[in-house]
Amino acid sequence: MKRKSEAKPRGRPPKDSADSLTREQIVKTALELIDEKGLETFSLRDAARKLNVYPTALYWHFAGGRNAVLAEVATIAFHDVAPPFPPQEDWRGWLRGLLERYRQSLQRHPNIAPLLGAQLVSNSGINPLLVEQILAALKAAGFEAPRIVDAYNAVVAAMIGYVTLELAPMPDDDPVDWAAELEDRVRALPAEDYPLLVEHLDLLSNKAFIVRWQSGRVNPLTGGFELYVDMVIAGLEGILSRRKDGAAA
Amino acid sequence: MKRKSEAKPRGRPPKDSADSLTREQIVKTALELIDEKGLETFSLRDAARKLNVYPTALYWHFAGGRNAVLAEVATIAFHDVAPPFPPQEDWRGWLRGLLERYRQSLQRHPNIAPLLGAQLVSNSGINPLLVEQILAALKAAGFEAPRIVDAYNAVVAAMIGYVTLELAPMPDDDPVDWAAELEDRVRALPAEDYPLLVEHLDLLSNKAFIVRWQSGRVNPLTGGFELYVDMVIAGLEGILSRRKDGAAA
DNA sequence: ACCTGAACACCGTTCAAGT
DNA sequence: ACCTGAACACCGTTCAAGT
Repeated sequence: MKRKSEAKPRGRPPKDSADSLTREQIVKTALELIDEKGLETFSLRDAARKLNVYPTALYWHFAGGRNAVLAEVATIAFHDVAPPFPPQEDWRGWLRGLLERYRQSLQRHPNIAPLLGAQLVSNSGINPLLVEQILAALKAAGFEAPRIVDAYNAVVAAMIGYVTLELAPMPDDDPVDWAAELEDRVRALPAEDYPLLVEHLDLLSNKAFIVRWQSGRVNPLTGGFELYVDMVIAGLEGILSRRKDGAAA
Repeated sequence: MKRKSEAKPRGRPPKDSADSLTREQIVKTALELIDEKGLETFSLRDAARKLNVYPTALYWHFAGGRNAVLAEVATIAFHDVAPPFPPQEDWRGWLRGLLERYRQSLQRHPNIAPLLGAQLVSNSGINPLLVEQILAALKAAGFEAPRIVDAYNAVVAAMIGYVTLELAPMPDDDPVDWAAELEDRVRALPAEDYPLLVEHLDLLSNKAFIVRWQSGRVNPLTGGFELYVDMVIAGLEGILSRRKDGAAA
């Protein structure tokens, strides 16, 4: 069946065994390529090569072109984030689980993080059930009619925010030189001007935002994430209890 | 002074009056182009055209190419974020001010948000003074040696997270159709499956993450941001007081 | 319906050559 | 030192044509 007539990837792509291209195949190989090489490097033409079709063939299945494919790719990453049950027992535990699951899902496909955190296209792919569940959790927590929307926005931003930053990709051209140069600059900071920074340099180096030269993909910032989750939940509790006490905002 | 000899942008770029190209000029026009047309659309060749030089001329000033230019562009946005004074009076007020100033700075250059929130290149541009100040604030709040790093990471993620998501750009090809389609899908959601979502639909529509079809650039989500800031500060307070009370973590 | 094939208008970047 | 100029190896997308 497979008539592989000399690997000549630049010439004409020979039709393989598979009967016909599907949307699922396209999205799948797109995600594979993104996982391998990153989001910026990903191209429709690469995907087409891998699928043994002409680039223009993809436009029949995705009239929206590249962005349409990426929107569907974003959907995949959200498959397992959708929380299992309505939060009847404890909104705190449910919320903590949500943030942790989101991070775990993105850790499986870290190169997709910029898509969800910094592009509106991803919205199209997100399950509305997630919205519903978060609203339910916040209602259970005690938020009401107009303010629950603000709380919702705060929670969604919290869910996506840390992970987006943590998994931000390094520059794709010369990551090695870039890392070395940045590290040198940090190590050369004078203690007079930056006393705390220099004092905690070993704790901070490559383990703290801004003062790091590796992506969270290879170098996760887990301690910070755990405190962050505690902070979010304790923060919502604080806001709610202040309301109950009747303290003016 | 300005000898504008017929706008002929595609042909040979005539040398203008200015003596010689500088790094500052390049970064400035790069930021202008990004402000106008967005980050994805920005190209070195466009910048070169606007500067009346050949694209390759930019490589003499920025050997790192496009990424090097973007790193410097990111620096600009951080000029006014550096907080004015060491936090001696109240770490709460200082932190609130920091988050607000960060948002305001980015609102002036919203198209740069993905750069700071979802790309490590931006690190190179950030003032280490910012790191020092945040550490000082957290120390004043009561955080100590190893844990202060976690708190630092949580705070930086909080500072950048909301704004990155809020200012995420829409798809650049067909924003109108995309928005219309998304809105229709949201309005068609069945109330049986999404009771809370449908109940609060008017409050949520285009005013909440995921359920929106405009970028925060034209449609800011301010209420959510304010609650978010309260949440962050109350959360840190909660974590600190728990420590003092001696409750096991 | 589903894909080929050619073509258009772009990119970033390298390298040599000019002055 | 600073820039031109040509060239390389790519892109996404449109549009006609095949089957």
